[in-house]
Amino acid sequence: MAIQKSQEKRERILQAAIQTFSENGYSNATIKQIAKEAGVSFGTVFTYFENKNDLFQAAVLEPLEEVKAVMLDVPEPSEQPIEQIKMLIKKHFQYFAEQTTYMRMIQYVIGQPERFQKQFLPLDQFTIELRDALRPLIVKAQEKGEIINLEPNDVSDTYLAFINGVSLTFTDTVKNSGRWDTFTQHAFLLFGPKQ
Amino acid sequence: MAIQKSQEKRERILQAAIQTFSENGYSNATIKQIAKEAGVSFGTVFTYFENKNDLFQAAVLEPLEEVKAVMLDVPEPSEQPIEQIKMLIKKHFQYFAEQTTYMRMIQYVIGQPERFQKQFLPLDQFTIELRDALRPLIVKAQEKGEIINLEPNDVSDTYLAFINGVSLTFTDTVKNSGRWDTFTQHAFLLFGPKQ
DNA sequence: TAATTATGATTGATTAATCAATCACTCATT
DNA sequence: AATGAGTGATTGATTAATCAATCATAATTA
Repeated sequence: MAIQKSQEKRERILQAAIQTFSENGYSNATIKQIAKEAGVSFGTVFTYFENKNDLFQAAVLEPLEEVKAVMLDVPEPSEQPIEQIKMLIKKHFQYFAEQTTYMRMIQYVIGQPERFQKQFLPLDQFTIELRDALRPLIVKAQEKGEIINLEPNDVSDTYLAFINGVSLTFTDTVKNSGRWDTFTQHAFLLFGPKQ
Repeated sequence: MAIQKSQEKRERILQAAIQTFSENGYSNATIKQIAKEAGVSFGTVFTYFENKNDLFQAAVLEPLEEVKAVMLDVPEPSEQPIEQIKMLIKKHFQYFAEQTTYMRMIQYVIGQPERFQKQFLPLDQFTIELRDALRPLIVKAQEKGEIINLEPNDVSDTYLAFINGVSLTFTDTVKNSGRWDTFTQHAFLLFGPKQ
């Protein structure tokens, strides 16, 4: 037997791709640059990924599973749904604050849905999944009269839009670090708390 | 003297550029494509813009003046600041609903601030200007006890983030047309109304 | 005619993908 | 344990395609 393809090397290339695509977009990112960042030769990239487009596809979709796991991990409604919603928002924002590079790339794809249709569709599907995940908690809080009666799908959609907007608008500069707590509090307002 | 370079032709090229950059990003947009869309020859593009980067610069910055005019046109606080805020939000969202193509390109630039630094800085500056424009209205509503006492800068920033997020996340599909009214209502929640 | 604008072929630079040569590792054989 | 043949990963030069920018020429206008 000869040398095996190294999973660790594949992962290095993938992370380098996420970083490079995130900073430069698809067309302006070069395989040469990704290879350099990953510490492998130009040719080796093509040992692990068939072509540039496949690498991009993997860079967008593979980390999405973890994002889904975190975002869609919503607890069963308790008798304190407000507290549950607040904790959930906190968890979401904490996670996104750690994933700014990947999020950039996601926003890049969402911004060019026709061009990146193959990558966009699974991301768009996520909108529906988040609606279904959040609905019970929102309905419970509404039934208890703790938040106003907004359409749960609208709450979910605008919450997701807010997350995207915040991480698009405020993750570029260092001066925005430390504002995540504020963003968390404002995000809660989108659920329509009574005060 | 022959006729002056036609201002109308320049505008056609600029609009074609906005459309093409918005759909394809900078590197994947070609002058050939922009020329075709504008109904001029390849070479003519270079009669009106020195090079591709200048065309991009113009496509991003020239329409920004109008955007600023609309967004920063905030009335003096009256004794019904809540109503003023609601009207303002409505105006903003109505405007953005008409400018989805341009907004796409703006979000593309914001997503790659290092790469497009020259275009990004004026956009970033806009964040500050919006803060200053909104502050009096927010403070007035807070003084009247009609909204909760959030930091006005945070309200302005999260509001802008929300606009960006909504127009990023929900302007791609036809199925989202007609939701602008909903988004307007949810945007108001970010100002912290008491209910 | 003279001046300006329009055109698209040409040029040179860039880059994804290919590929032949090399290298590193495994394992069968002794 | 030592050897070496087989396998496939690694490398970077080469190829072929794309595209921005230039430029010689044509068309247009006053």
